[in-house]
Amino acid sequence: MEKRSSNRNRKEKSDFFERVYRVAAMIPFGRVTSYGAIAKYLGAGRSSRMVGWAMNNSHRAFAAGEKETIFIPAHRVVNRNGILTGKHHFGNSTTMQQLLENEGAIIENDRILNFSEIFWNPSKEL
DNA sequence: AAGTTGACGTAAC
DNA sequence: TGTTACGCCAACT
Repeated sequence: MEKRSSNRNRKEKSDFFERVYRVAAMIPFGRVTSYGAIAKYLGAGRSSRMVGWAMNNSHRAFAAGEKETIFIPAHRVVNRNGILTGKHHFGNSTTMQQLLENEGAIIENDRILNFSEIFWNPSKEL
């Protein structure tokens, strides 16, 4: 029995993060999803926070076994309200919004108006 | 080493 | 309908 919790046992990186990266990378162009949706797809349930954390580390994300960094379209991942909660992590607060608008999303006041239209559910469509 | 925080979400009040 | 509390697990201090 090995300790899989506590103390970063990054022996092979957490399965969670690994999956999060993959799912996030699968988000189609012009579509968006939520942290919860990804967490749910992973069977994480409520651990949607980890998804966000994974994104935070996505800048140095490595897939298990892969030696190349994966581009994580973090701008396509928003909270369940369709609000760009992580916009502040893109360096410039406008970057995330601009990227999404460039993909056809309609954003106003940091919120995706057509969120329900472009929402991409991994559990459903994957 | 232990406690706190964190790109969230759901339930309860 | 807005706010408060809690859970989840890893990273950070």
